[in-house]
Formats: sequence, C-alpha cells, structure tokens
Amino acid sequence: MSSIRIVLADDHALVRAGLVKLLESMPAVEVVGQASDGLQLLALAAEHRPHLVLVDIAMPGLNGLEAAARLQQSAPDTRVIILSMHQEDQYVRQALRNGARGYLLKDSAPLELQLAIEAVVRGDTYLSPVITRGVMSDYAQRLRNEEVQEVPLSPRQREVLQLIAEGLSTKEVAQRLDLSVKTVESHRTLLMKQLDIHEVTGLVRYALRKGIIAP
Amino acid sequence: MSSIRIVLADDHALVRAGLVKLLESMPAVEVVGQASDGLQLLALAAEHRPHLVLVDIAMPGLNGLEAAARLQQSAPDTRVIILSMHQEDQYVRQALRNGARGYLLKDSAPLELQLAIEAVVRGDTYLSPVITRGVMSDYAQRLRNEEVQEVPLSPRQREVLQLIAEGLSTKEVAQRLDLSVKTVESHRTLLMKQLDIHEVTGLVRYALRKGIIAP
DNA sequence: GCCAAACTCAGGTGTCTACCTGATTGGGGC
DNA sequence: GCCCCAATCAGGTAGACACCTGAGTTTGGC
Repeated sequence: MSSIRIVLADDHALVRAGLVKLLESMPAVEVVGQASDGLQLLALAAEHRPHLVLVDIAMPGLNGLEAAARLQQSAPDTRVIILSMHQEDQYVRQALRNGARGYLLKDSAPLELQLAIEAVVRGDTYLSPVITRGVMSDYAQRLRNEEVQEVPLSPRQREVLQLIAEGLSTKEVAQRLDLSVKTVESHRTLLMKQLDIHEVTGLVRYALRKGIIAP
Repeated sequence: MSSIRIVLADDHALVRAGLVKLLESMPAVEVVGQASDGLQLLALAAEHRPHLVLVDIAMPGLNGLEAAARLQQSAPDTRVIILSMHQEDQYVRQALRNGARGYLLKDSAPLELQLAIEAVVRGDTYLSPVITRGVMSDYAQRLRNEEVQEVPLSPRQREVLQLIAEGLSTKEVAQRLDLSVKTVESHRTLLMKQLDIHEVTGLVRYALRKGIIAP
C-alpha cells in the first residue's frame, strides 16, 4: 500500500512545521505540500491531487471552511480534515456541510490525528470526541424520546400515516391505496386519537420523529 | 487524580482476560470487577459503583444493551461503553437510546479503547469512527441539503412559518402575533408561493429540514 | 363457533385551508 | 418626489380536515 499524500494548510509557520514533523513521523504518510492560505491550498491541491488535505479554519483570504467547499467542487476525491480551535456546533455543521470528512480540535492528542487520518482515508468520518458529543447529544436525545410510550399502530394505520406525512391529501391517499375517502378518514381519525394528535401537521412531525418518513 | 474504576463484562473468558491486560496497562485505570453475563454485571456495578463499565453486546441472559438500560436506572452515574462486533445503525441507536456513552467495535485499535475511556470519563460520547460515519452520514446529508437554493424569507414570514410548523392554526398564530387572521393568511400564502409548497404539511417538513423548528 | 380487533364505508357538521382579487400604510432606495 | 416592497387587512369560494355516529366484513385467536 502506497503512502497517504497530504497537503497541509495553516497560516502559522511554526504550527505548520510542527504538524509536518508529526505527520512525517507516521508510517505511510507523506506531506507533499504546505500552504499558508486558502488560495494557495487550492493551487497545491490541483497540482498534487493529494489523498487528503489538513486545513486550519483560521486563515487569511480564503478560510478553511470556504476552501473545503471549493475543494469539494474542484477535487471531490480529496478528503478534507478541518483543524480548529473552536468546538462550537456551527463550525462543525458548516464543515460537514462543506464536505469535510473530519473535524479535529487543535488540542487533540497526536494519536487522534493519526486515527482521524486513517479513518478519513478509509472513507469514514472522524470528529473529535468532544465534537461528537455536541452533535450526538441531540441525536441521542431524540432517540431517547422515541422510547417513551410506544403506541402500536396497525400496518394500515402506519401506511396511511406515512402517505399523509409525505404530503398526500386524504383523497390522494385513498386513490393510492384504492380505498374510499371515508375509509382513509377513519384511519386518520383513529390514528390521531391514539396518538393524541389533533392536526395533520402534528402527524407530520410525529412521522418525522419516528423515522417513518425521511426529512 | 485517582484511577478510573472499571467493571468489564464479556461472556468469553479469554477475551475478558485480554481486555483486562489491556486495561491494566493503561495509566490511571483499575479493573475492579469482571462479569460473564448481564445480571452479574448489574450486581457488580451495584457493589463497586465503578466509574465505567465496558460491556459486550452478546451475552447470555441479559445482553449488553439491556444491561445498559438497567444500569441507566440503577446507577445513572456509571458510564457505559458498549463493545460490539456489529456496526449496524440499529445497534448503535439502541445503545445510545439506552444511555450508553460509547460504542466501540471489537476490531478497534487499542489506542481507540483508551481514547474512548478518556472521552467517556470526561463526559463526552465516543463512537468508533466507522460508526460515526453511519450516524454522521445522514446528518451531513441533511446539512448539505440545507445549502441548496436559499429562499430569503422576511422576518415576519419566518415567524409565521415557525408557528404554523409548530402546529398552531391560522387563528392561533393571529392571536399570538396580535394580527388579523387575514394577515396571517396572506403571509402563509406568499410563503407557500415562494417556496412552491402547497400544503401545510409541506411547510412543516420544510421547517424541520431548515431547522426552523426542532423535531 | 364466538369474540375482538382490524378494516371497510356512509352521512353530516363546523372549522380551517388554499387561492383569488383588491386595498391601505409605511419605510428605503434612487 | 416617486417607486417598490413588506406588512397589514377584507370578502369570497371550493375543497380539505376534524370529529361525530353508525354499521358491515374479514381475520385470527381461544
């Protein structure tokens, strides 16, 4: 297996030098370029076609997040790991939105960097554990919410619920299932009674929460 | 700082022994008990009040996921890391739902175990990177979806959209904002025209996708 | 064979939604 | 000063929704 070719971008020379040392100490890793700003990074990435770029968020001109977005366009095969001092959700969200596969805090342990590189090259997503917590917390919260009071729905009810939540009107659901409008209304009414929901909008939110329909 | 007290649960003696060796080689870690099934684990946890339990999913009697749920009840301060051979989303979801703070695949690198322990004791959530990918993928997907074609809504429109999506009727929205029903209808109509949405249910889904309301 | 539950359909009523046209007011930009 | 646009409100209509009562059929379990 050939080595992983990396381009590093950070506007502080000393930080950059330290990271290069760290990266070069890892097996099967080769730093093929260094950039001090976003535009330089894009040029180097176009030139070297690295497997991976390690990008600091705070850079003059084009910052790391914007650079990631542009790289996503110009070199979709190049994986991006964001280095950041910030653990705020908004940065992480923006990073993922812009196609980054990893998000590492600068105070991470060195072995985390190695783990992140391995994971991202493998095709996985790697986030610093403390970042994961932020992202996971509402995910887990939502999952826990699902737990409470399971209301058993009949197959037909579930089917009707799904179609309604997808945006079909009662009439359209009736056509789709080859039923009378009145029958669909019956199902919907019973459904709402059982779930103690009183508007279609509530049904949509319920279906979303339960994963019955995709966002 | 005193050492981290751990109870380990796995039904295979050899695996258990290996893990103990591994754990004991870590600084500031102490294995205070070993269990070969879920019930034994609960008893040991009640006795030793460990900081952390490492639990295999596959165990006779009470499996790891169920044990985690019970521990959540009986010893909420004890953190749980699930060990598993399975990376399927359903197991991970169930684990998080049951209060687990970590989910490690059995083929993880040893240093991952240490990272996981540190993270979980610190209060973070730790998932194996490959697990993170599964969980992250639709999260990231959704975030990317948010990007496409931003429709600029006026503050008032956004306000009305939010209240509608939260399940309020037009009349209720009007009362809440101290407006005429007709005005709210105007906002809603224009909103739907701009977004090319034609049912309230669509508004709800839109608001959910945009993060305007929480699930 | 009987019971319960799910599934099917009907009639009716009041409210809300979706869409239409049309109008007034107030603030910003040029 | 003039124009545009957000914001406000009105009247009207067809259709959808929410809820009600009532009832026939089918299916599976005991």
